[in-house]
This record gives sequence, structure tokens and C-alpha cells, in this order.
Amino acid sequence: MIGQRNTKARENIIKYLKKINRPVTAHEIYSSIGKTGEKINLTSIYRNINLMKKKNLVHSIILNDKVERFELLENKPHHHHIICNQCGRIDDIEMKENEIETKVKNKTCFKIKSHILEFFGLCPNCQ
Amino acid sequence: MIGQRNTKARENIIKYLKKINRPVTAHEIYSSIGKTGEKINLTSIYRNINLMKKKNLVHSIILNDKVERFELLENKPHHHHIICNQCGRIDDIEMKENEIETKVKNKTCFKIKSHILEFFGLCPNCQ
DNA sequence: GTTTTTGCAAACTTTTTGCATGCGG
DNA sequence: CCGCATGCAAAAAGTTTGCAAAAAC
Repeated sequence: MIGQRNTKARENIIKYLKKINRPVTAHEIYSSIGKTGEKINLTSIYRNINLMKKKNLVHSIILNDKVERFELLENKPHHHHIICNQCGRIDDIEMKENEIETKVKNKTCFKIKSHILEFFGLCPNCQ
Repeated sequence: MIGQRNTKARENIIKYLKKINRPVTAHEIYSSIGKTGEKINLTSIYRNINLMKKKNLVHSIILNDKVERFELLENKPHHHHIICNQCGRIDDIEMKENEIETKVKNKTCFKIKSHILEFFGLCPNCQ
């Protein structure tokens, strides 16, 4: 559960994130729920999403447009994305990253905690 | 040259970026130039930096704080960064990325154009 | 002298916060 | 009924834009 109470807002946010199953902005959540006829407030979305991030139910990515996109972690292993430069489609992609991190660990004197790895290009439809 | 005219603002921005030689925010440029006694306007920084981006003299990265950091490309090969979670220190790091991109190309039906790869951790001083 | 560049204020976008009201358990 | 959640308006912070004034050539 997200917080301490079951509310319509929370139910709708989770339902939508489950259905869409890719990283979406707060506004996408907002307008998509709005289109179903349900009423929801942007502030509530931010508050609930941030709560979910704290509880590790959701994680987010930030790309070049500086907008945060949220994704339900449910049943998802750690993964990265591949994003179409034209239509914005975002697919998941998995990689052997322990290899990468080990390489970087050996090259630098940093203690590596995490990384971002995102690819950009043209999806099959846009090529 | 940046635009069509030589101005003090442009000269100072480039001088600072050359000296600092790592990705910095518009505000860092602003206050650092200010500290030298030179006067400069934030808007001018944004306008000049964006011009430089268009001309491929500068590129930028966006991390979790959603703030754009600019870096002079001059003499720099394509590279990535390793960022200290504690003090914010940003070092360069190079990798064999053609390997990575080829792997991704084979895994997906996307035509890959670019990627982001940034590491986070603790620098030697902060460990 | 003309065109580019600047400075300033204001707009804009995304996200957060304060505060009063509402709803869940 | 008590406290968590919501809605609304306003605040923040970073960035962009419009317009008149200044500077470059």
C-alpha cells in the first residue's frame, strides 16, 4: 500500500501505471486519469508518486527535457531504456551491467553506487 | 567564434569554461564570472551557451537535479562522467562504447543515435 | 548607421509547500 | 473523532522571451 489510507487518487495512479507500464510524466498521469472521467489533482499525483519513490515502489528517469518520468517497479528488474528521438517511444532494455561497473571501478578511484544508461535512436516505426 | 560579434560576455564565458574544464551550471558560470569583478547577465549566459550548443562548441548533461550543466567540447573526445554523490565532484571517464552500442543495436530494432552513460558514487576524498 | 547583443522584467514549466477542508478507518 | 490526504493557491527554481537600449563593426 502507498500510505496509510486507501483513496481513489492512489488507486487510479497505480492502476494507470500498471496499465501503461513505461516511464510517464506527472502530466501524463494527470491527463490520462482525467480522460477516464475520474477527477484527480496534480499535487496529489506528485505527493503520491514521491511517497512511492521513497518506498521503492516507483523509480524515475530524467532525460534531456528535464522532466521526471515515473515507472512502477513492480516485477521489474533493474533495467534501462531505449528512447525514440522522433515519437518518444520508450522501451526497456537489459544489459550486463556488473561488467560495466567493474570496469569503471577499476579505472577510477570512485566507489560506484549507481549509474544511468539510456539509449536514443529511431524505433522501428520511425526509421 | 560564437556569434557575429566579439563581446566581453562571450570572451568571459569561454575563458571560464576553458579554465574550469568540467560541466557547470549557468549559475556557476554567472557567479564565477561575477567574482572576478566582470559584470555579466544570466540571460546572456543562457543565450550564448545555447548558441554554442547549436554550433557544437558546447554540450550539456542533465542529472537527477534536473539542472543543465555545460561543458566546452574543445579538444574533448566523446566521453562520460563519474559523479560523487557527496561532494558533487565530476570527473571524466572514457569507455569503449562502440561495443555497448553494437550490443544494443543487435538486441533491439532501434537505429541507435546516441546514449547517456553516467556513473555515481563516492570519490576518493569522500569515501 | 545598421545589425547584433545585451539587460531587465516578465512569462513559463515543472515541482513543492502551506493551509484549510475533507475523508478513511 | 482523529489524523492522514486532498485541493487550491502561491512559491520556487531554472530557463526562455519580448522589447528597448547599448555596443560592435
